[in-house]
Amino acid sequence: MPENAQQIADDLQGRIDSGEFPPGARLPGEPALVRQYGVAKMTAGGALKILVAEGVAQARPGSGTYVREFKPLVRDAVRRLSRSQWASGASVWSADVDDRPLDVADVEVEELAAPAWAARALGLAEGDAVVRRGRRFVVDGKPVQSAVSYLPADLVRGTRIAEPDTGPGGTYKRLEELGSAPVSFEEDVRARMPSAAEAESLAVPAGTPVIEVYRTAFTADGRPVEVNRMLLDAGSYVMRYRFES
Amino acid sequence: MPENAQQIADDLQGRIDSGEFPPGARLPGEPALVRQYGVAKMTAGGALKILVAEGVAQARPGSGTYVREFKPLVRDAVRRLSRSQWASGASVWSADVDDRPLDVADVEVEELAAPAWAARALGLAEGDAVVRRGRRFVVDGKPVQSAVSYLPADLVRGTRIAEPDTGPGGTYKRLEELGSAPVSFEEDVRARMPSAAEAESLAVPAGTPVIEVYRTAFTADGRPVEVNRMLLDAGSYVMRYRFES
DNA sequence: AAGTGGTCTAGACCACATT
DNA sequence: ATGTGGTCTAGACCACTTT
Repeated sequence: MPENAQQIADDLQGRIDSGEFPPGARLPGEPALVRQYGVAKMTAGGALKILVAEGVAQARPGSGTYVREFKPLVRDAVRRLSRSQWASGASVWSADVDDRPLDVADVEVEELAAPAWAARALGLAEGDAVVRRGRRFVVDGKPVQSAVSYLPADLVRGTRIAEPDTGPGGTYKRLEELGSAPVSFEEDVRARMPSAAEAESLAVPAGTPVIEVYRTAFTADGRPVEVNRMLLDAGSYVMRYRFES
Repeated sequence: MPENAQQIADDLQGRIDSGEFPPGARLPGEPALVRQYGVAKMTAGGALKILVAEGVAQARPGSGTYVREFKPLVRDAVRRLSRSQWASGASVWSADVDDRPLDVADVEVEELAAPAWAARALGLAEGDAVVRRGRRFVVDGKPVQSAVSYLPADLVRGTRIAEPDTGPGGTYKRLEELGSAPVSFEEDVRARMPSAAEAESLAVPAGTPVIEVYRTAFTADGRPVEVNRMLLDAGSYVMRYRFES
């Protein structure tokens, strides 16, 4: 008989895995667990909190604690390669992976001194002038991604890249017109738990990590022209990469 | 004056950011927080627990709670492309990113019925026979990655791929000898919190997500020959991808 | 021996959702 | 009005590390 929060959480996890509580189902509440397992309310709450912290369940105050499901957006970083040669195997994800439209919001542009990591990626000295472009992406009214990119101010000052609306084709098309077309990319991907502020800005439920992507864009002669730091809700995204050899 | 666990955690976070507590430093203990902020021991402990859950700090029972640092291994998925054309920009990570050697441990091989996701990725019917190869990777005695790969049993049964030691060049060299050389790859990357069992097997501290990678390997004619599910400690790894166009 | 984090009880109050 | 999760107090015991 489970007697502490972890054991009760394990027990509930087993009942979830067995199908007793399918995705979306409401788990037994704190009073029910107090009765069933004979523990204090804080302990029962602790068991539910473990499942929430693992991303298995989501608490809805005033209503209950519910089993979560994972229906990711697939972010295909190498979208340009022809799909035909990869077509034979289906995705590992179950069929109902979404392809909902992304909306852009809150575009911010400013010129400032480069932070250390951006200077490093762009091959500049710390404090050199850069143009910073910030934006957020929204799906179904829910923010799922925020992005900040830095470009050398010497390169883009006075162009449309330094304005909120970069015009048709976006930043990369403008860079091409400047003779600095980005042709190769490097992405560094890590995952971590969000700070309280980040969790709020992405509206991620507790127990959801964020994915942090640093993408550096290079010209044909290997010059870095942009570094882009993206923060994604790991509960909403799967990152897809393809490569050869 | 901070009065609840979240506010105390925010206050401590600010003192960490200000440099008062650098990486590795010991944070004020529960009794100290009880004195300083005038709250109960459980509330003080709750504040430290918030920082631990965010991956900012790590508790060492009997000793104290310490500020964590991030020194990742870089996993370069596209190692084969020439480095020269990417060389200009340095990494966004601070200089002391590690390149320690990986050790392999606990190799397991068996033949069984394909689980649903592996069958989907390999273009098989659910329950078709596959060979499963499991292994774990250790760095400095600490497990940082576990991997399970599945291959169609019809293809590899009776070969060294179905044995623990695959011989020089490994699985991919053997596949090449079978006329099924993998030449293109697709990786799906997601992040989530580990289950209690996964946290133990990877020895990840609380507040550390795991990165789950599904890599499918294709032959030149687009036939999937292997799907590999990797589980990585997100506190130990950065994933690096490069691509063109 | 003293100090640390970890966890539990029992009771309380709150804001909120549902009925 | 009732039930829900969220959080706090005050006190207790435990296993562990450090001195």
